[in-house]
Amino acid sequence: MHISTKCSVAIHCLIFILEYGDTQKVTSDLLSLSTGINPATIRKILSSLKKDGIIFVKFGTGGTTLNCPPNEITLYRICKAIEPDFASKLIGLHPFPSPLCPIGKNIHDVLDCSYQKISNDLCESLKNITLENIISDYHHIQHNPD
Amino acid sequence: MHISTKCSVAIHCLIFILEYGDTQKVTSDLLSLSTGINPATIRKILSSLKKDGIIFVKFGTGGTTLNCPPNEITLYRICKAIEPDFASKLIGLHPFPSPLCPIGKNIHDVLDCSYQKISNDLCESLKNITLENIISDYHHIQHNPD
DNA sequence: AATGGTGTAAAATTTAAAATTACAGGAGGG
DNA sequence: CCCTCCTGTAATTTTAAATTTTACACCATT
Repeated sequence: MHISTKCSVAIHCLIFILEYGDTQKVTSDLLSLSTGINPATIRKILSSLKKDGIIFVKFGTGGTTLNCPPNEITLYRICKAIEPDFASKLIGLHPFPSPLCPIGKNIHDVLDCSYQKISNDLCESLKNITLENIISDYHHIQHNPD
Repeated sequence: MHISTKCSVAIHCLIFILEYGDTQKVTSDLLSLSTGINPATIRKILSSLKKDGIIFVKFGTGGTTLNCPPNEITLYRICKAIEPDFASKLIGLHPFPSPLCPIGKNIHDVLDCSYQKISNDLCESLKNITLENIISDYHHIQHNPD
């Protein structure tokens, strides 16, 4: 039904890891301070990214590092990791159309035809943007404040 | 932050109007029965479509008709009519990143770069689908049940 | 064994969406 | 001309979803 803020938080975390991972131990508390998001939520997000192989989280002692090059991490991959069926929930369906009406009976199938296409297009669009692109935007903005 | 179910309801209504508008007076109560959505909500949706010139609603006596050919009614137009800034709310932003962190301070601008592109792509995708296409899907499904 | 982490689940809170209720006002038929 | 059926719209309540909070078991390193 929508792409949650968790996706934005995930990107924020990934930038942080990339920028500061070398010099600091990146913990959920630290990321919580930077993002303004609860540490428990951060850990849940990191856990999803970890399962997908995007990052590596050191258990016990703590600390997080990237697990693959930024140009292989697409927005699609991030969204998918955070919310596996985000694409099919893009547009909400009304839950109880009347089965007695020819249109109500078929509306979900009809909408699926179009929503499927839109969902595919969106996925392609998300695949075109990588963490590398985003990092480059970040550096650009950071050095050209206005 | 997401495309609401109202968009799906709007499409449902438009199909209904196109299919039954000639033979019946299409009122908000009738659409409510078919969609399973409250008449007041239906009226709000129809009101938005009307403002955009997509349909014509007869005040007083009631009844709704299309106001332009189905091939000119794109999904983009419908979404825009229902929720003017749907495109910029596609992906949620975390509201309170720390202004003390270089990343937190810039994250919204950074994300906007990418989200803008995705938003544009989505709009293009939505412009590619018209009510005519959807009606054709409906007829196809209706005559080939499975 | 003490410290500072992660992983994760349950409960509470917050927020957003939708339904409900209510009513003023118009058009047309009897 | 008034009665009925309808629209437009605002205020309130309800419901549902997302997020936070709390809590605690478990792990690695010092």
